Amino acid sequence: MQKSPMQEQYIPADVEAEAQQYWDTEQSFKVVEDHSKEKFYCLAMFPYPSGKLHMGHVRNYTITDVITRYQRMQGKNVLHPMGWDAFGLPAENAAIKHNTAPAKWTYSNTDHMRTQLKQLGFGFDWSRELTTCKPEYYKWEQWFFTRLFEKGLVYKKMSTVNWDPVDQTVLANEQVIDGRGWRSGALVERKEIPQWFIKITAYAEELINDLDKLPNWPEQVKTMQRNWIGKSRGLDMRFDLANPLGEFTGFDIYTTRPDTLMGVTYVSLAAEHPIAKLLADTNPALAKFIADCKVQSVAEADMATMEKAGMDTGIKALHPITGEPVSVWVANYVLMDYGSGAVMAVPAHDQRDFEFARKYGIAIAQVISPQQGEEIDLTKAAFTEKGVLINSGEYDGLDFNAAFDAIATTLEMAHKGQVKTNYRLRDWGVSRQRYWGAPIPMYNLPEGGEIAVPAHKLPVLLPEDVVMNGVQSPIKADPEWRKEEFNGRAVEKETDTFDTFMESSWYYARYTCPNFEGGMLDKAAADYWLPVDQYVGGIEHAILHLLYARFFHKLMRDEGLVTCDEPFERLLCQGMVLKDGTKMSKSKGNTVDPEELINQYGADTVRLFSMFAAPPEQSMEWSDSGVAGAYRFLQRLWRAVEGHINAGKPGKLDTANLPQAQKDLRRKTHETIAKVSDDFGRRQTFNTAIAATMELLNEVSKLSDRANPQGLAVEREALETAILLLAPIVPHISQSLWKALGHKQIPLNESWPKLDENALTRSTIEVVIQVNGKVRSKLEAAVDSPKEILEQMALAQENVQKFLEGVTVRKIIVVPNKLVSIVAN
RNA sequence: GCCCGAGUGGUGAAAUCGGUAGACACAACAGAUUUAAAAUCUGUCGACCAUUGGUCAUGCCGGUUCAAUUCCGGCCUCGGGCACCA
Repeated sequence: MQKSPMQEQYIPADVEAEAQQYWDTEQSFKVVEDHSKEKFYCLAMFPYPSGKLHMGHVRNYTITDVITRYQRMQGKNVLHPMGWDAFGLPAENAAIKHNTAPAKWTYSNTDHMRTQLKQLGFGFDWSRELTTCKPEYYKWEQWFFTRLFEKGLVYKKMSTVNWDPVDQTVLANEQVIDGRGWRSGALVERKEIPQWFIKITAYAEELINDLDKLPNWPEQVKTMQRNWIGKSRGLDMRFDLANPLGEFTGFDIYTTRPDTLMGVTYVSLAAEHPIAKLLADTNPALAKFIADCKVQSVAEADMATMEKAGMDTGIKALHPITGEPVSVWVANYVLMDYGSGAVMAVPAHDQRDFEFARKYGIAIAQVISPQQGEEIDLTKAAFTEKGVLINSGEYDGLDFNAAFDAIATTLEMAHKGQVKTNYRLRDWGVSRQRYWGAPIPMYNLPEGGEIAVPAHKLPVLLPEDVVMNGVQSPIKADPEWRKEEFNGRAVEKETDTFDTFMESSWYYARYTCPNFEGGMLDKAAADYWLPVDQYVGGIEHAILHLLYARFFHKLMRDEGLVTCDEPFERLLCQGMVLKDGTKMSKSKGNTVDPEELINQYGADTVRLFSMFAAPPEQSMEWSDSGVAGAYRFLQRLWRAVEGHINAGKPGKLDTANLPQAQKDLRRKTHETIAKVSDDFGRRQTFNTAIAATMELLNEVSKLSDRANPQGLAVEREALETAILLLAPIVPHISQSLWKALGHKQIPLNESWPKLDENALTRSTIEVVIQVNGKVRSKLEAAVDSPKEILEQMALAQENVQKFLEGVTVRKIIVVPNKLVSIVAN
């Protein structure tokens, strides 16, 4: 008796260890530039090394691994790298909690998580692994920052932070809970400190325009970025003070609604506005109000939802057209960091101004009436739509555009205003007062001012062996660290570190040449691999990370480091992983540990379930029984192949002379190739690809005929197809089964199954018959039957006739090969 | 508050360009197998009425259309982001 060439039982641990060892020994995923092949760069957002992998990681990297292996089977030279976004706040917290150093904690986490990633069978090129907290990485980030400084794209200015007055420390928004510091419980204050900024606003126009060069990005992400950048056309205008105040004769405001200018009944200044500060010197009540304004977080969501409050300063500003005096208020909702820190207020036509005016009894003056002359009720809400001007003197009767132009012209002639394109986008503040980040490479000079650290002094090293006291950064606490000599005189190193978005803004480029010592990027490698062909990550990064990375890419381009305009050709934003309807998180205690699942079912089952449960962009509901179901499917697949092998040798496939059932199975096989190829390549809906392959296997058990060599040949074609189609998703079991079927190569190195168009042909097709929009019958018709024939066949159906009794057929719509819709009454 | 999404059986979902709502699974139930259980295999499975068949049903209200889960308008609920979490 011939011995079965494969294990009778599916034992994932054995299958997976063998496959992983093979890939490791063969270095299956190590790639180099090869101009003879089409390249494909597939990238997952790199993880923050928080300790161990969570299901969100598993989902993310399974998606990129599936795409990687699929593209590889398309014959491409595929780069799929992995690394660690290693700087960040959690390391400092963990260091305090566990009485260790952030570096030590971080490296131990990356070691553990690397092992986990390997257990999941992800095909990463580990020779390119990078860790952002290592000097050989952040050195080039520091160098690049000094280049930007020299180009005038970096500047220092006062900016607002959350200040914990008890701990005497700056807090992240996340560390402010209900307006209080998370450790001290003290009421958080806004405080202005000098910080470094990069001029992202200088690239606002390009960042908005180039979104049109990204057809393979989700519309939703592009819309969010467009709105975030917030291009608007408006008017900058000057309000003079009725009586000059010290050095101030007036202030500037910006508005996108100059058509409402004649309805201005007051103006508001930010609490930090210099005029407000000056007035506070002689007005104790105002000083108190301003102090109260400062006790709150800087987060925009908090600003927008808090109770609006204001105080009349008593001084007047002059309306730029009428010269009439209007009250100047200080209001808590006007932020100094946005625009000029002053806004004009039109209560009749702006809802926030309306509410403010009602609260403080300020006049509400209607100057816009609806286009069609409808009634509006200004006692209930502001009328914020555009319309026709009234009560606006010479501008009465003008519509928005005409009024905009007329008022702009008046102000321009009077030198009191001008048309301006504005962006909501603000410059990128990169200073952090924390320890665990890349030191900002600047020297503070004793006489004031700063210079960039020269290239030969880079990197500015962050000491790793430190003790965290929970309050001050170790490099700020150490009076020695900052001491430095430059050109024979004493200077002080900057003790602030970079925002961690800096590291994640260019790592994708460094992966092309992670060990290059001659510069930030090796141009040849970067030009070969970039742009990233497929980027995959969480939707929560839709704005900040993706915008900063796009910005950085353009900065690198203008430095001559890269050639293309955009870093990410195609973007896929995966949804969250939920359990019991809410996000999986430690605090909710509903996490599922991938490691336990791997031990129980193996990596292939975990990968299969996370791809099958939902399409990638959608949030995915975790289900333990669903995982068990995925495992059962793999067992069925294993048994099907085993049974097939034991049934004997298949003959040579003679496609022309097959019985109907075998023709049907072949058609299903090739329909599945078409469907899965489309799902992997174009639609990226891996769940439906899996469902289609399951259908194929169901058909195999229904239709296959193991009694003769032709039947076995058709079955073999179906099974081999299924194995190759599943290989990107469940690579370990596929590799074992492929080997068992006698193949020398592993599926990864095989070509993707080829579609046989001839196998798809069918003679009849089901056509649906509707009467007045409801399905009344179905019939089998010859493929491509002419309309007249289909009409006749439809009308002849018994159940159709029943519904046509006593009514007249008015119209018949025929969709060839699909349906006949009869309208009758 | 502002910007962007999502809502379909008991559950996860499918329906790709406006053309059969519920593919593929999970759970449940029934049967086969088994001394028994597990495993496996087979069948049923949106609700309601009924004999073939019918009525209702894709968060809610309305519209366009022969035809709407799909397009348009208005709501409701949930989620993501809001610049120092990453």
